[in-house]
Amino acid sequence: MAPGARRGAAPHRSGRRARDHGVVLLRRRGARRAAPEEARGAGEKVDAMWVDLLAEELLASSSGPHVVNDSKTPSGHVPVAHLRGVLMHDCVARALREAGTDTTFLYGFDDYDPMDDLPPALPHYAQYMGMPFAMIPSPDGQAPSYGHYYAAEFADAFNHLGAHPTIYRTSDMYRAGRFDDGIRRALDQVDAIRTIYREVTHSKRIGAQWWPVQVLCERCGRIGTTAVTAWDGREVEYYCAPDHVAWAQGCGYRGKRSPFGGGAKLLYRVEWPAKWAALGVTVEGAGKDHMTRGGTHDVARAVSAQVFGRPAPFAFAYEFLLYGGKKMSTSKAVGATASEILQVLRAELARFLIVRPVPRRQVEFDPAGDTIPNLYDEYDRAAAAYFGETENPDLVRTFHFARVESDPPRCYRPRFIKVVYLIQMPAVETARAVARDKGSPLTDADREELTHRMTDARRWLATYAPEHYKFAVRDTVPQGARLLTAGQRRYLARVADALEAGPGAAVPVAPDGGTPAGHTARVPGDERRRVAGGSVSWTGEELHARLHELRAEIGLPPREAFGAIYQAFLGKDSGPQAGWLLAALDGQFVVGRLREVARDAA
RNA sequence: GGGCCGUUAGCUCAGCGGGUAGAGCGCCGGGCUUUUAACCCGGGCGUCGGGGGUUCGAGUCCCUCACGGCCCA
Repeated sequence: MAPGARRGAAPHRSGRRARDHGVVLLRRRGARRAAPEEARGAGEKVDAMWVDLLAEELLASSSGPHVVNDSKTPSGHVPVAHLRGVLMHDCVARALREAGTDTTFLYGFDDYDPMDDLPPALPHYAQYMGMPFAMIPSPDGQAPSYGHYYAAEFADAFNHLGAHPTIYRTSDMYRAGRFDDGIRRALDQVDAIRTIYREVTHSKRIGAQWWPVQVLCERCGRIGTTAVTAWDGREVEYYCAPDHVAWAQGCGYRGKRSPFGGGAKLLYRVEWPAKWAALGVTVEGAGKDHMTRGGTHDVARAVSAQVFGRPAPFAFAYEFLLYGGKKMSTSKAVGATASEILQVLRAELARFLIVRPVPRRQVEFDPAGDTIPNLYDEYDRAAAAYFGETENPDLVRTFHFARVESDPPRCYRPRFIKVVYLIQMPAVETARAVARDKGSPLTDADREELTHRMTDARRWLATYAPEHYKFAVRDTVPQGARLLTAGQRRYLARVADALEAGPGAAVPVAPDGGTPAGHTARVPGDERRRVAGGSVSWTGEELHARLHELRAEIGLPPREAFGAIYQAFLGKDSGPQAGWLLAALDGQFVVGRLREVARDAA
């Protein structure tokens, strides 16, 4: 197949279907202009990230300038799922700018929408049901409005993830008259809109009493409860009905007012295309909830073309981001909010998580299990590709768009899971161990990165880490310790003896003949710990050496010897390096525990 | 009722211009004669969900069924 077919320009070729249902879902139904049939060089590998493919197709349909838009109603804490939309638009905007195209990136908060769902945490807000979010008091009493409050919270989250669109509010647009033209057209052409609604949505409820605007009641301030009864070209007559909607009660007022300058708002499916026209939007994707056949986008597109005389912007659909895994998603009412993901993942990883998958792919993020260590590994792999340490063009682009701001500093990236182990190892200085792995001293950038990872590791251990990643010294003798062999118990008894005798008997540990990282170079004297009766102290290194000596003396294999120690203290067969572990614990406790376990033998 | 997505190695997934399957992790084995989860080396024949079809040849295109997820109504 010719390379050009990949651009969706060759309907009868086999590659078309996969293309259409791939990166640009619904592309075919949107702008229909066929992309030019540009042949690529023969043999050129077409291996691109979704952002590049999307931007390429977009630029083929229009070279710009472009206005990228996305929006959300600030009805409360914004679920984390909506970050995907923001970040996808951000990636597209970035790609356009990098291609040299004049690009504006907008994000709108639809705060002229009425509150139609009572926030569970704010039962006393029942009085505001039906009013625009822009006119409802902020829950914190500080922000200008309820809408402002939650918009700011969400904007803060996506700003942290590197998306910095120009923010606007529909309440400002309505009041400034920027929807006046759209409102006038919608009212004048109400018949055409009714027809579109009936044909596209197959709704039978659209009759002659149906109007595409909601009027702001002059008496009670509600906008979700009113019904238009007439339009004379200048003013609308309306009725604030007590029973128009189930979720709010109108005050019963009948009035007549101008729908302009904030006097009325367009219904969502008409407001959307009106917004496209008012802002000159050329690119706007949407979640699949809007992109379903006969859904919001279909109506908006038809209205845009037939009523506003304007083709719909370049559209793309994306799947959802599910947070918390399948089990938790059933109770979607309590899904995580956008700001919460930043409490689980640092911005770089959160953005990487969201930006990496192709739009059509549903993403389930369950922070439990190995998810976070795996995510870190994949992030590191992408970083390695990006910095030229490995070869993988696709990952290079993925990392490129996953960058929160500009290039992160080049630095050593210790594996996350190893950092998790290191910070749990008492008496081992993590930075030193990491430097040893790196093979050279840590740079400032290395240290900064390590600090991030240590913070994440501690957070992970405290929250989502599975038990088997944790080292926890048991308060009482673990069950497994009762199954130790006589040889293992004898070994533990000798370890206790040695601890009480002190490190004096310990032989020098540094092996002859230059191991690259000499022991003496990384064991400072200040790591000594008080052990057994408080008269003497061991370093982890010394104790570890002694443990091996003792093990060798009685001919016990390492597996059995160390296994005994881990069972005695951790209840597991394995653990951190035993010498450091024991050296970090209280000496009397250690000796006591060793004796207790050893005694069970006899 | 309609729509979208998914079903490939134990896990998470890549592979989708068709030509007899890959990565990371895990796991197993070995080495490092101071470790079992450090570090190094080695190890992947899995009915590519089932069934049809197109093709010389199909995870890879078409049809269909099943299961899972999500969305709309």
